Amino acid sequence: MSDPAPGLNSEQLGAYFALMEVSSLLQYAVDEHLRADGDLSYVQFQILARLVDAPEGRLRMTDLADGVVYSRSGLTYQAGLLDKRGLITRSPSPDDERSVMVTVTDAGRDLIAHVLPGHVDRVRQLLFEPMTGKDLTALSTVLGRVRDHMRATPPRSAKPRAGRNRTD
Amino acid sequence: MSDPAPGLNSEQLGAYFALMEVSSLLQYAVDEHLRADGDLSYVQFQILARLVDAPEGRLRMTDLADGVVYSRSGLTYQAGLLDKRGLITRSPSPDDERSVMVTVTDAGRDLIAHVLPGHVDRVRQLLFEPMTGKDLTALSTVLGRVRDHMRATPPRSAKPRAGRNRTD
DNA sequence: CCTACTTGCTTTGAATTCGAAGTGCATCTC
DNA sequence: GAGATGCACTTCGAATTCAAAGCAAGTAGG
Repeated sequence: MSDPAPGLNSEQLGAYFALMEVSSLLQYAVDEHLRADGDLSYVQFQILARLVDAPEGRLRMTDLADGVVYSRSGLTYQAGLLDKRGLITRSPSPDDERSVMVTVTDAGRDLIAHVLPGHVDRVRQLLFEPMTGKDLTALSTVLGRVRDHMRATPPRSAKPRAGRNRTD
Repeated sequence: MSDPAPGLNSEQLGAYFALMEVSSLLQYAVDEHLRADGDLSYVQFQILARLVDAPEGRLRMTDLADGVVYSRSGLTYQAGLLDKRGLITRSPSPDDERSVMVTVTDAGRDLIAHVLPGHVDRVRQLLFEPMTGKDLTALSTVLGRVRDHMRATPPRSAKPRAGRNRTD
């Protein structure tokens, strides 16, 4: 580095770059497998997986979008695709007529069950194979703390509008 | 998790999810700042930063694409945008007439210098603030090893290295 | 030289993404 | 209960992305 960042030392810079490259390569590899094995994009897999994991196999659109880092309109688009393929169903919420409940179908569950082993295998092979048990614990601890910190820090909703953010 | 993956324990699963969420949120935050402060996307920033860091402020398109995790055609598109804004120039290589040398202009260097402090600040605030010195070292070590492992492990469609061929 | 193959880059077309604007339900205030 | 305000979601338009196909410059073999 001819003139490194004035605020990050080389170890931090290296960690930052490594993080971005690792996540990028991992996502790329995983995406490739999901498309080959189940004709799913990573986003679609995340949506289905989150639904399978939900209490009744269903969630509101908003809660779904909050879980994934994704825009509302993008979720509408992907939900449309998944609906068309019969992997989910959409119905108005009984409580709130404006809410839409998204539910995994059996076909959706089957598909996730079908791709999950290979997915997990890829992740283990690429991410966890070169790790020791201590590595894993350390990584898990640090990333968990960072994630909590990021969630608590104004991620994007810094709207200079009337009204307080309801982060609490 | 109602039916955890048969190959990953809950600690691994948590680390995997945390990694993807952290990188996702970080990229999102950084991208947002770059657009607001310099009208640059994250990809454009990476391209310029890599050029500024290069020996003569210039690289071939291919070497640039290798550095960023990015498709060739995507790079052509972004290079077109950066060229139009006067942040880079493109000229045929003296050695290889089919190669294109990409060079940062002074305006490009100025822009990077302008956005870099804020960029670094964001990264430090979001990623490194909740870390101790030991955390950083651990993270750096683990991610460095994982990155090397990933680079050495061709996921499926091996990267077009010398000796391999045939995508058509 | 000439032909065949390889390499570096660009063009093209389809898919995906986001933010802004639009629609309709719900809640609050009077 | 009428109007104002806010929320959940969708539609729309523009930008960005990739893989496949195309083009031009280099290389090898005869």
